[in-house]
Amino acid sequence: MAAIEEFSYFCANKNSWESFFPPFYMKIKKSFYYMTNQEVRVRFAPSPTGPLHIGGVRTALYNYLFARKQGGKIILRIEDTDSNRFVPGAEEYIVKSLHWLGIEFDEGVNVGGDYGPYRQSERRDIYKKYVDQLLKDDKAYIAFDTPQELSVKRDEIKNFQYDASTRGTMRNSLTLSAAEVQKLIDEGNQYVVRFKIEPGIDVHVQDIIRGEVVINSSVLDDKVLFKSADQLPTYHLANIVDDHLMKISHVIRGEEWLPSAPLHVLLYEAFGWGDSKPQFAHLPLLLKPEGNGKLSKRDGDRLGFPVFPLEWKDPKTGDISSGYRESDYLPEAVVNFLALLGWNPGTEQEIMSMDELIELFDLTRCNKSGAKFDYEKGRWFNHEYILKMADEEVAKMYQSYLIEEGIDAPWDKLVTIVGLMKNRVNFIHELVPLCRFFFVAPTEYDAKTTKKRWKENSYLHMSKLLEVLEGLDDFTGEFTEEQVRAMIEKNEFHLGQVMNAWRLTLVGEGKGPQMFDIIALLGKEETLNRMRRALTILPDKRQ
RNA sequence: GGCGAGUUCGUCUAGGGGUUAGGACGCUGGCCUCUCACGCCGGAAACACGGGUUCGAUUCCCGUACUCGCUACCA
Repeated sequence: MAAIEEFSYFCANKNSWESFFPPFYMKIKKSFYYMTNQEVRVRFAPSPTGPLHIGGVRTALYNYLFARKQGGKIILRIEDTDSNRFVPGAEEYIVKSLHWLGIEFDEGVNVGGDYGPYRQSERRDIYKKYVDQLLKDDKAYIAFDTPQELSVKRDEIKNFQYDASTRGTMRNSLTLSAAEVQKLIDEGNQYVVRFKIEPGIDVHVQDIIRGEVVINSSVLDDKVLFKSADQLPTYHLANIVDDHLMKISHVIRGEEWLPSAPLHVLLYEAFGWGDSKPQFAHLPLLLKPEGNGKLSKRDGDRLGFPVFPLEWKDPKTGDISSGYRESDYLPEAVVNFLALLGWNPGTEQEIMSMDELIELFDLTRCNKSGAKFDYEKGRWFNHEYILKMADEEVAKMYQSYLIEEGIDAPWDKLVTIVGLMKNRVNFIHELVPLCRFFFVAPTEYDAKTTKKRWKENSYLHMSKLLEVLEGLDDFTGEFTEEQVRAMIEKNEFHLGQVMNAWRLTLVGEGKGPQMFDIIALLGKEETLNRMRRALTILPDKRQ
């Protein structure tokens, strides 16, 4: 008998078996969390208070990767319960941004679905019903204290908190008679509904990323759940009701929500939904690249990189904030970069397509600590994606920049240029200045390069070279190179000296691809013109 | 102040009771080469601190420090 009790204790006590076979437990623990009878349904639930921050984008991405990996659904829900902070255009911005990044939703404000409406401002009646239920069950109460009164209270009493210890001294339905309450309401006084939190209870939150977090209910205040002024719930109520009604199985959100997770657990229990509450995963925050603190819009402005996916124009001030798209980032690169800020597949693979990310994604491999935003690495990712892209694809984007510059180039030439040059840029627009010499002859010659590469015998070299080239019809074949090399050998010229001086005449500086690639693209006429012109401008240094 | 979370190269991170602590970005030396890039081969660079537990701790525990988050009729 004693043995059986001991055994059942052993089984029930996590710590005992964890210490008994820790490695084994760790392996189990991971898959353990995903075990759920219900369909996987996650949501991304931003507030339309402005452009979607890059940290929010990452939250959306992780939700998306998790949903796809688990064969579940992802829902886009708009949490616009604060009418004061509503910003026109923000919702559209969010939808467009996520679409640009390839994050698509199965249900939501933009695509519909069976659990709508997906905009909280359109769900007033639903919330009202649940607020009333809480009131009826004595799990919540009505409070008349005005924001001004509360603020005075907070000034007077250090660490004032509206909770079990103070609610008896405030103006609410617990201290007022039913008749008085009704009278105040009838007279049109504004009120709020507060959640009646029982003190002294240890609330346990199981977090997929952080393990168990315990908070005592006494440190929680009686949160406002509903405001009579706009007949809307606050985040906490709306969030719990919607997650329940929309059958959300996993809540994946930023770490800033961790402190209120116990409150949410209590709310699920108050509604009697304790057994079907979702699993939580609180993601680490994205931090400033330098110094401390959360990444903000100002950091982007200060350090010169975007913190928003798309360009955003503030409807009030007209201020423009730059976006990744407008800064010439490829969405695949942004996704890849963001995915690795706080998560990694456990291998050394860093370049991953969306499909690979989905395949590899695992919430239990998310980090607990915040990640400083390493903008340089973002540039590198973009570079890698340019390299991965087909030349034709890059050429298309390059072409649109050229058209802006008034350069209309033959398609084949563009593709060839891209093939030659794309390995040296982080952004496609950088090809424009880098490759300008293919279209525009140099009007001046870089002083440093001239000094270094244009020597006493350069004039002679170029003259001889001109002779050879004049005798050739076409610069695209290997024959050209053979002839030039033969001439150099015959005259016992120094190959490097000839080539570098030649490059100066055609490019105007000391950079660029192989000379024979350049002349193949330039063509005979242009090549000879540039050389002849250079000979009239560059100094003849012969003694 | 209270509560919570976090802490491995400058940055993103792997790892985990015994390792030369691995990779990537950035920086840097070299090779390749007609230049510049790319590529390849190298280099510098890290377990916050103090106690425990242990034969042994960067890894486990406790404390301290620091950082972040929350502490609204914002989300």
